[in-house]
Amino acid sequence: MKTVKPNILKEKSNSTLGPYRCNSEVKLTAAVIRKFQDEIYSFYKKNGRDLPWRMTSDPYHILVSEIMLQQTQVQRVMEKYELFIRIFPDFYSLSNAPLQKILKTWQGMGYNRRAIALKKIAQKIVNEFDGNLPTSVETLMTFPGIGRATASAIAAFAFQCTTVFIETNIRRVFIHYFFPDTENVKDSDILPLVEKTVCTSNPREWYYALMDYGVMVKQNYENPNRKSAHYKRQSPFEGSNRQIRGMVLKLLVQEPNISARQIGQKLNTHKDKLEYIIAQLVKEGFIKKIRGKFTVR
DNA sequence: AACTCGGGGGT
DNA sequence: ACCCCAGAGTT
Repeated sequence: MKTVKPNILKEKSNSTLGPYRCNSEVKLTAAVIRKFQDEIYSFYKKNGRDLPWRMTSDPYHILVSEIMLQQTQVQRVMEKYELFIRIFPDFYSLSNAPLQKILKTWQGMGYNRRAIALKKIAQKIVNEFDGNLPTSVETLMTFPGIGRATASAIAAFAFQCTTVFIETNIRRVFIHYFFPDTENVKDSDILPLVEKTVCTSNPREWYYALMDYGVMVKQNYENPNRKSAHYKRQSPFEGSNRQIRGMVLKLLVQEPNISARQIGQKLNTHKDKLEYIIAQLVKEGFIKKIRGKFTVR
């Protein structure tokens, strides 16, 4: 039987372990699991982050934070989270808020369709769930903008459900710890390990700890996620379509009733590309065209 | 499976 | 310049 020796902090991966090429080769003994958990938890006790959305058990607050945190660094979410829940304190107020106001509050977060998703979620909660966020992962995944990872995180953080999921911090921890010398690690290789090591007595704290450990790994090692089979580098943002798209939306959030020509003049962008972007924004529900002019609604 | 979607700060 | 961020939805 193979045993797993963890990497010690600040120590390079040890080749005596040998790579775990195949999922079935990874045998987690009770001792290995306990040692892994101890490592994660002891780090967490000393270095755990006191984040605003960890100070609450309000499902609405936790939902807002999880949507915001999708592909968005903690530091930037910190700036917007408190403002957002102050302006939109609950599902009801968010469901009734004009999209323009929501997008204005969202400005700077990026991935603006998340703001639309949040409003749709709030409306669905009010209209179909009597104002209460459902607790099961499967039901949560039926909401727009909530996939497997976000649904699982919400269930764990808001309701203490023992969920099993992978996001970028978790992926980094498991590759770093259990696949130190393996390339092309698939999430399907990692997921069973997540399941076997999850602390069922307090999944909320466990995943907090796991994610904080992942941040530490990012700071002290070459990003292990580059060894993920899913790793893909992003295309440049400067000069990209979505940079223009972001500028168009920002402009329309600030002032309503602008024609395509006016937008083109202000942003100095080519007509055909601009029309495509505007058409997409209309299609996705950001803006509406009224008598030749566009307005966020 | 491969794209697209934001914007910013770190290095 | 390059990196990548508590991913999801569409093609």
